[in-house]
Amino acid sequence: MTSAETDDTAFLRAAIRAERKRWTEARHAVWEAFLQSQEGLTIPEAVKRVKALGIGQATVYRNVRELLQMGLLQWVHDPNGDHRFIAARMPHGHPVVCQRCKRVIWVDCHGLSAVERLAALETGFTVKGHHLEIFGLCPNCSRLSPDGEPHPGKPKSPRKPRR
Amino acid sequence: MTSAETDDTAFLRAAIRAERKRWTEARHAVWEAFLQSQEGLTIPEAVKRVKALGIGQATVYRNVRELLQMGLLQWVHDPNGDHRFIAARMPHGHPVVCQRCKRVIWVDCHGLSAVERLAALETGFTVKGHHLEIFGLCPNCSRLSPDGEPHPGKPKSPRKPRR
DNA sequence: GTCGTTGCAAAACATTTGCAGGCCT
DNA sequence: AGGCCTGCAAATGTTTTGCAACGAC
Repeated sequence: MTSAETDDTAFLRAAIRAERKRWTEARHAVWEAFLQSQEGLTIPEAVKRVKALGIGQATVYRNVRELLQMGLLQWVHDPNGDHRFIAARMPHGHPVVCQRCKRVIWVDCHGLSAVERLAALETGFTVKGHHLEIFGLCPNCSRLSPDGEPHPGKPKSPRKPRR
Repeated sequence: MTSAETDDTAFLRAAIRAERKRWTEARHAVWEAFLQSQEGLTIPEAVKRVKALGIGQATVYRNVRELLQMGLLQWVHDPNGDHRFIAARMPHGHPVVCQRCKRVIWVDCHGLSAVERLAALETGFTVKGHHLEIFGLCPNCSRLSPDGEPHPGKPKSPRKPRR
């Protein structure tokens, strides 16, 4: 656990240097919180996790903003549209999110650049980037519920769109 | 303008029937507000637009939630992560968003199902769906600013992640 | 020493809820 | 008539801000 930490810590340290920002305990702790979460965190969740370390919520908000800008964090949604943030481990990877257990696996872009090129051709846009999330069931959950929810688009308990 | 409206109104009417929900003026007005916006609306923006018609904000929240569930609305982000909602005109289409003027053009899935299949193979997930947004500059804005922002990922004015 | 960063608490903003009455079907 | 929908206003929850002190460089 401690040896793996070194790696991710170095990742953060390098990004901070590149941005000429400063290394602080709080920054590190926020990053760690996201790293240690398999399924991503909403900001309030992250706040809860680091409050014990004496870190204020404003600091979490400020740091999440920066980590996003540095590309160390990426956002994902559950199908309800709820915003979660997750440590971006693979450069240019895309999250595959299990709708049941919320596990996330990263996959490469694959042929997506082809889609970009095609979109560019069709629309005349100069394509600068994209955001792709894939939803489904992880192998384990898939086994548990062969076809759990009849209507993935119409959950029983209508959830909030949250801005 | 009035003749085109018929089409979209019918779209809404059909969806409402299919869901056994009720046709109301408020529901229609909210839908219209999103239809008439090229670049999508945040909920507070939508509230502002229909307030003049005597529609309360709670109603807007409630209806956006339902339109989302019906698949009539789709969410998009600006690169900062801000949540906007936009009328989904093309079934299974994906928004191509101009980062400058915020114009949105819809494109088809293209080969994306191939990406889904590949992701399924690599991760073992049972893939149920995806969410793709493509960012770039529309032809017009592209001409205006051949390379406007040097760092699309690092805007000068750090914006809020908003949950 | 400088200035980016921080925690705190309050302000600002966004979203949900309870309820009585209205209006689709 | 029945019950989904609505507007209102208050309750809740989320995000930002101001500021003095702290700590990294």
